[in-house]
Amino acid sequence: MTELSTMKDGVANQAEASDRVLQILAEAGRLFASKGFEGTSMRDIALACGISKSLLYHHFSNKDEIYARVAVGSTLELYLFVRDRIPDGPPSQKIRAFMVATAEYFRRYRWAWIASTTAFWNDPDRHRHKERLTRRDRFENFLRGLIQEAIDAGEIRKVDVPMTGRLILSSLNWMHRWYNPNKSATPEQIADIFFDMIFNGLRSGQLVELPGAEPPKAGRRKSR
Amino acid sequence: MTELSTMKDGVANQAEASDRVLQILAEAGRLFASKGFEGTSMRDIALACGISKSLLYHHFSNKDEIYARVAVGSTLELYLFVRDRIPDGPPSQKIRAFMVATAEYFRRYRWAWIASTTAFWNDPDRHRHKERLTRRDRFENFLRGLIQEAIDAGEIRKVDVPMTGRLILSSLNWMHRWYNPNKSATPEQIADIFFDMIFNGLRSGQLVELPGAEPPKAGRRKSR
DNA sequence: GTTTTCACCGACCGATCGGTCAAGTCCGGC
DNA sequence: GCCGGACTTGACCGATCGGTCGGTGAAAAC
Repeated sequence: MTELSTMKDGVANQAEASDRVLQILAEAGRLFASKGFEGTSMRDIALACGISKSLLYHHFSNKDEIYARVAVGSTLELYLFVRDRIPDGPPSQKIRAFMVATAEYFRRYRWAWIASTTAFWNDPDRHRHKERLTRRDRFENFLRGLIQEAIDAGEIRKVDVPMTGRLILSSLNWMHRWYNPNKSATPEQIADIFFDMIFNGLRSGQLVELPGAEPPKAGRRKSR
Repeated sequence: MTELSTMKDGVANQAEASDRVLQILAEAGRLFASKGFEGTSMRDIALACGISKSLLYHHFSNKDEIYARVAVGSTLELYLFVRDRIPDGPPSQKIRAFMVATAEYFRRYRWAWIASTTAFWNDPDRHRHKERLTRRDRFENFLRGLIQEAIDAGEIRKVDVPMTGRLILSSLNWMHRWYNPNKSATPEQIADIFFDMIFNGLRSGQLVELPGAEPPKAGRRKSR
């Protein structure tokens, strides 16, 4: 039972699914993440689950559907997941919360996340590809809104908003390529460090308030 | 001829190769980049080149060798390429030059770069995988050296060096997922913007020198 | 003029791919 | 006792995979 609940942890939003389906989604996610969609055969998935290949087709109509269930679980609700974790307060703190929440999502649904961001960055399925872009844009626009908010409040300087969003998302999205769950910090802690670096900058020196600008209370300046 | 020289641009360090080999490497790079290694068949490559599949095996011993030639051309010399473009001067400017040079490399060998970073992040070929990690480490350690230099010179504050390196590389490595060569800035310009954001920070306010620290002349503070 | 070399091709191979299907097992309700 | 439905299987399918093989035609070497 502990094993099943562990597996459940890796699969997002599959509440109504049976244990077997959850097991398939978990194993498929791991395989898609490490070997890619094309590099993973239905036989691989069946073998990893200790079941026959036919059984996969009893629970899913085809390989694409397995991938879709894995990927949908990891990206469909990312926006909602993050949005609900943004507290009231200074805009810069909202940006930090955005980064930490995204990192938490990554930690919780790591394999599904990797599977969905690695495979199919040019999806041959046009409808699915378009839907993916829509979700990505909604997520990215949400972040841009927070950045604009912080600029309007005078907490951050007048930077290029889309480019700033890309920098922040890059720091989070690339994490799966080097993150090692057995070492170092949690994804949330890493996101926090990155926020500090990006917000306060690397440059040595001491910040003084600009006349007319609101005093930025947010963000910590810590040495490591 | 112009067509051949254009193709040559996308393939690094294949000086001694024939035009046909260069064409195969260029087309294979594009295909590997957009569909992945497993998702690209030898028939796909042959079709894209307008030749028979047999001819691929006349010029290369197998599929792996084509991939290796594509990937090696893109990563083997990255370290040397970047190292030779680091000027003498303030350490922070070296970091900036590092970022701009990496971006230039990305622009010049875009498809090969994407192919080599997308496919095989868990390479089944153990020797090749180890070699790749070695090259990556050498590149990353080079950057860490520059960061440490900047800290010792008092140009940047006492941040966590490996984590700072990861932030910088993340901003560059994720670029291929959103960069559009037809729009906006060049990769070098983007790298320059990212350096400004990371070095100076997003936070509004004015920097004053810390007593005892060398005055950081490097890095520009610009609004966009 | 003959032979060697080399870029190139169509036909073919065994293995594996995603996917199907008829048949069996298990199990609670009657 | 048995019946219906959920779960599970091994045998099998056509298509495609990476890779091989014998051969062609033209230019280079002799």
